[in-house]
Amino acid sequence: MAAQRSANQSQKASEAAVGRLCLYRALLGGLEREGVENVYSHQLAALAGGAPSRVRRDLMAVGYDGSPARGYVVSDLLRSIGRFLDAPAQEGVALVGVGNLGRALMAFFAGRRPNLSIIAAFDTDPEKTGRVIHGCRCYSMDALAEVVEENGIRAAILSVPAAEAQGVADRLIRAGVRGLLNFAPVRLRVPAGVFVENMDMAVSLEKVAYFARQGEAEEES
Amino acid sequence: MAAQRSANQSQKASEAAVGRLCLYRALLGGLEREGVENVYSHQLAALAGGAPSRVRRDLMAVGYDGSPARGYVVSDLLRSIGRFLDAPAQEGVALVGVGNLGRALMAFFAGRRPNLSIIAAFDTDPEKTGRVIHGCRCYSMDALAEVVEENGIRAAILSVPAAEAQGVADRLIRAGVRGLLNFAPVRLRVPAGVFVENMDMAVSLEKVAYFARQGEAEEES
DNA sequence: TAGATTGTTAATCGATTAACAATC
DNA sequence: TAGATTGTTAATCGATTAACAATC
Repeated sequence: MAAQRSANQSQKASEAAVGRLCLYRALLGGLEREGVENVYSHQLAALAGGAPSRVRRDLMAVGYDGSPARGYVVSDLLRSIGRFLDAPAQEGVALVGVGNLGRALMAFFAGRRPNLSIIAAFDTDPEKTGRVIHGCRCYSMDALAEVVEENGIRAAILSVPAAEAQGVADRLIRAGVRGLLNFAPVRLRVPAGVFVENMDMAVSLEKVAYFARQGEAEEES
Repeated sequence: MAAQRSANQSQKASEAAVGRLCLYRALLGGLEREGVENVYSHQLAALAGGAPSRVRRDLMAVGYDGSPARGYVVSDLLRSIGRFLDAPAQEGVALVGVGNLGRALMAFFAGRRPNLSIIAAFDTDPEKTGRVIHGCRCYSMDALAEVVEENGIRAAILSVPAAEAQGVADRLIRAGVRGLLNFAPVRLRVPAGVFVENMDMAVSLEKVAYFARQGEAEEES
């Protein structure tokens, strides 16, 4: 999935670096559950797939220093990454499009991260509005601006058909949303300051098929 | 979503370039439906987000030459990209894990690309096996190796819980699969020659939330 | 101490973009 | 012709990695 970024933005951390920090957090969470207390850059690099020096560089960015003797203390490092990545308070996410995929996403994210969870879903279908699905209230599209503004929602998931994606994105942005996770197979046009991460499943499957064929061709040669 | 690649592979086209070609194809398909016959590199670049010279470089790779007078002929270019990206014959894809997400993916991919479609689904739940879901037969996990081998399946989608992903990946690879689209939030260990594209939705949502906050901070400053 | 790892800088690598002669 | 675009090379840019003194 490729991500779009509007011009004229100078982020402190690059998009790739933020992605890696999220991955490190997930890996460190696993280590913590296994009872591992310390970790060295080369161990984390092996798990994440990369060079130890890149891990050290990434971790420097979050402001937590390891020591040559003990490497990094897992619990402290997790806290530091959290301070860097997470909002100070709880953050609500909106989801638009309660179809098959939308409901699957609601199930996937339910209870995963209390500080970053879907707190409102929207759909045009009156059959779906008013219901509570996977612990999340489903509203009519008419309520979008109001609910987004009242809850200070800044991030949204788009699981609507391709034809509707741009219109819905425009409405979300007008209501204050500044980050979109887009599952619709279209490139959204967004103003500067709005971040779009495209989860283009069709493109990804084509890539997998292409490289699967390449891997096979190499084996035969 | 980050992708893993096993070492010692010298692909002709980089992963990013293949992703862009898939995107160009989608955009060109849209143009063709609108009745557009010719397109210039700067037009495609504007739609895809990038520089015209990169588009020209990418298109050179597929072996179709444009002309200074007419740019690229949309229909011919689509054919050339197809020849480059697609398999000569129809390709079947397997999907493992017929949960909420798995069924949503089956619905999403159903009828989208006749030459690259999910032709077999697998699940441990006996309630699901034997059924036909979105036009696709659902098999028991016991039948995995047999069905994959008989149909020459080389690409698979993993929509199983994180804990089961590695085991399922191992089985798929043993049966001949060389490309995986992985929705489970884990990094898979795969041998050289096997391509993994990770659709890490949890990581992506965290990225969106992070950059949404950054975009907002910039507006205030 | 000896050995391994750290933070950090310098070197490397690859990808992106700018530039330009050739072309229509 | 004049003007815009092409294929293609050279220059630029950024990210990754290698290296090393400092540290435990």
